[in-house]
Amino acid sequence: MSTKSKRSKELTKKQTLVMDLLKNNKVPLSAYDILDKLHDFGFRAPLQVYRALDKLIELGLVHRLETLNAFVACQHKNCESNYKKTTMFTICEMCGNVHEFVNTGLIKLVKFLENDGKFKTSRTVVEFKGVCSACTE
Amino acid sequence: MSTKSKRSKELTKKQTLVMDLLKNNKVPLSAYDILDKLHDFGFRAPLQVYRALDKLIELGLVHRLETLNAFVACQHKNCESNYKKTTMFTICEMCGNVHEFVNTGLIKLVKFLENDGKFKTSRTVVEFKGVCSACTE
DNA sequence: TATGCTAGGTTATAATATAACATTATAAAT
DNA sequence: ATTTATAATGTTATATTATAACCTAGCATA
Repeated sequence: MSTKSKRSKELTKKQTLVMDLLKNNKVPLSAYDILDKLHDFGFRAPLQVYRALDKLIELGLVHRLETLNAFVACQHKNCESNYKKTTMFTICEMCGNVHEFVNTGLIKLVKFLENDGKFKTSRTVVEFKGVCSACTE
Repeated sequence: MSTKSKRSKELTKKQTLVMDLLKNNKVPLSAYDILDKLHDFGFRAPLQVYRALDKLIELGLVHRLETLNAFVACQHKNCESNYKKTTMFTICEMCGNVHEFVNTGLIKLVKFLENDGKFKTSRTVVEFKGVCSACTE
């Protein structure tokens, strides 16, 4: 048990480097953006980045934006909760900023589909592309 | 006017080939799947496929599934309507089948964000990954 | 010590998508 | 009929994103 809890709480050096980089960036970064920025910290190959990202995503600390092939730090405390599976994003196509939010309607819809025996959802991908309020003015 | 309506109704040969292929496939096809299958019909380079797909997507006849990097024929009459921008998908990770549907809650959410001045959505991407009822049994 | 598990290193390659530039087809306008 | 504008096509090369395969090291515990 000490092992497990240790593993789930403590990130490795490489994982921490990627996490900190994403936390310090408001806009999403691609895996290759990360590779470039962390080259001097020992990242030499894409796989090193993808492996760190896989772990961070599994922990709910990072989300992948499918429409951008890019990654952002979770904007909640953590998405360790079930929200990990039902979080939503607005993505501004002008400034690149991303806002993460939760919507109860989505959660209900997922539950409805499952209770109805129609579909058992393991992960939702919800991304709204458009223009944010700052860029509209 | 005859031009415009003609252009929006009549597909070119290449566009028709791609459209028919997608209509005859229940599961999504990648651009390179399409390239392979249509090689003998004159498709020699990826760009030829992507150009046909771009047009079909613009017309609302085809949708791109972001989590699969693949394409499916629209399952409505056509998504020429606004649904083109707010359609949703379940994607079975066992059998690969895809189901397209519309949800008024999503449409309301998009309108709410816009009326509230928060975000002007031009396109939504909503994909539920999981297991369909047929594969659960 | 042996075993198993997670992480890390490295090279090569697969899979997806676009840039750039030249040519052709089509329909509308003159 | 000729010009013009637009959309479509052809072709080569290249950019971007992601994974396979194989090997090594650290670390916890049976």
